Amino acid sequence: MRLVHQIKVAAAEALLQLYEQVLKPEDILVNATKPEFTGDYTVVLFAMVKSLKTSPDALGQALGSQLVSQYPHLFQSFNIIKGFLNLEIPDTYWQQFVSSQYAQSDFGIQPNNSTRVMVEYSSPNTNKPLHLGHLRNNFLGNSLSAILKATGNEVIKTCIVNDRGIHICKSMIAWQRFANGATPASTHTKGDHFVGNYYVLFNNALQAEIAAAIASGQTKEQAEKEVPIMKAAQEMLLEWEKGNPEVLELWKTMNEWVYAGFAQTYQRIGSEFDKTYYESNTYLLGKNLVQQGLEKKVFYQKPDGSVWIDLTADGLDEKLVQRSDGTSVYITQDIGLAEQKQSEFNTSQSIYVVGDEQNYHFKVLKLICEHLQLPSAEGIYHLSYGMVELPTGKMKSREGTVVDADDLLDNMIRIAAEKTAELGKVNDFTSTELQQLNEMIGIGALKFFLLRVDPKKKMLFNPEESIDFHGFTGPFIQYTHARIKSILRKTGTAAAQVSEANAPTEVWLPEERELATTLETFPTVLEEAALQHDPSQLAIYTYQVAKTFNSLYAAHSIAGAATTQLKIRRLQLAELTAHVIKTSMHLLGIAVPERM
RNA sequence: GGCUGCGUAGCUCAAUUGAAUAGAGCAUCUGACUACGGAUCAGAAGGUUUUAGGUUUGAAUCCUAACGCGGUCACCA
Repeated sequence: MRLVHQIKVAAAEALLQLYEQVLKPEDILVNATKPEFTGDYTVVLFAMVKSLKTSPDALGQALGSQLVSQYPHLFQSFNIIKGFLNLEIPDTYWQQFVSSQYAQSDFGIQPNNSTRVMVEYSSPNTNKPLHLGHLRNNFLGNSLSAILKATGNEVIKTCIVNDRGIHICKSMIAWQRFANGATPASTHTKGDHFVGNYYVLFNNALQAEIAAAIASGQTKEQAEKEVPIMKAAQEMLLEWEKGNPEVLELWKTMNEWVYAGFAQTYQRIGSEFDKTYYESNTYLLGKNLVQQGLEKKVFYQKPDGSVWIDLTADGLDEKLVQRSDGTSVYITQDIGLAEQKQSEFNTSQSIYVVGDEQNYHFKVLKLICEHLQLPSAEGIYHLSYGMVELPTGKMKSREGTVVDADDLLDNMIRIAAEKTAELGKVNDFTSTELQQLNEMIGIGALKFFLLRVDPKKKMLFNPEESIDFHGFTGPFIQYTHARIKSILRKTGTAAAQVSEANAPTEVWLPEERELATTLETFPTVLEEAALQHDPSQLAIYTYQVAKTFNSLYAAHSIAGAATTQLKIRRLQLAELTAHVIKTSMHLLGIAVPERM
């Protein structure tokens, strides 16, 4: 049982004995003691004073003495400052914790509890390469999946590829007109970039035609719709829907190019999926649900044949679910897909990692599923994350202000390589090992940078300043891990030491206690990260662990500890630290090196 | 305009969901290996938490209003 919880339970029992008041352990507020005070954990007394009809000071005295006398294995002393009861955990507790956990490879990881959850993330369009925003999405989705798995869930990772629609037709038209038969292979271009280039060419040509049309007297609205190249794209979409074999062939070819490009990027950032859905297969889903909705009178039909749902009672608007021409819209497809996923995998939760610009959409999606009383309704959870913004504002692909994912990754790895070469600590590495190390560091830095921020919040990326490798960063943590491993290589592990019989037990130093306290909370932090769907909590925690270890390391020698007993204790602490760092970083999708 | 989110050190982010003197990193300044890896450590400086009211023993956090910045309100996805 976790220490904080033990403290709460003990406090609740003590209060029952003292005041005959029943308090639930989870209602007792217990914090880590601030470093400027003596103690490890603190009970906040104010909240309980009223119901117990006593003063904070009297309550603190009574509770403190009761705890120390009744639970000597948990509390060795207490002090009260301004309504806060600070409790000191005995050395024996920390000794027991560290020596029992340091060799456990599954510390903090929970066994499978047979609940099944689905995480949908990434969800790219096939008309352009991935950018920085997709990276935040991928890192979040991937990390969240790992966290949920580590807390006992069976996780199914899915991706819905938006492989059809007018935007792909635009790339196709441009390719037909301008490519002259060029392919990714013939131009030595990564497939997704290759197709993305034609999307840009289309838009350039479109702008030129619009300008010409306006010059010859058309209104802007008219021009945007009726210009020949736009017409061509729309006609192509119709042909695609009719199943024109030539169009389908080109569509398939160009999508394959894109997938080959995506595969490379996914491979590099470690994104993989158990199930990939393609919108070309799912875009007709939901049609039968419209019929069902009409029968249940959840939907209604307007005279022009379009179908709507009235959500004004839920504080929202009326929402279209089927066009007057009988085709289905985005939300209807999503309802259909939600049902398909549910029947296919029967998950208790279905998490969508999608940007916060779609908050309204997912609110509506869940509401409609609820109104239709679909099995998928309850499990729908939108993990809404904020946009990555540039100093100039939001990224806009049409204005060319996107930060390309591949470029950014290359850049990060290049900086890591420069730094590695400069420090010269791994000159004996083969070129393959070097490459792996630099990818680990460069991509690790980027992942940590994007994951350390609360997902819900928008964040800023400044391309002018490269991402840091010092301080609150991935490489800082990787370095701490590599350094511990180095010590263990030289000194030997804790288990390899020969302990002296009957040696006097050394008192735990503040730095040792702080590290042990921090390490002990790992399972709790992991649980909380899973509960909140928030990898940033784990990122912040891991940094805290590394920092705390570094302070201990700088102040006290491990290899040169005064006694073998002390050396063993510090080695155990070091090993547990390395282990927690490795596990935790792994849950963020970041690998840690033995040397760097 | 309606709905919705945000506003914390020069910059990027925290704050255990209402608790002690609001914490980290970067940048700036000072110091530290003849002990285990200096991508490190120790320290200094930096704040009227946008503003004005309110609730509370206690507010960055809750309520009201104002100001500022996003998002969204398609028979696009």
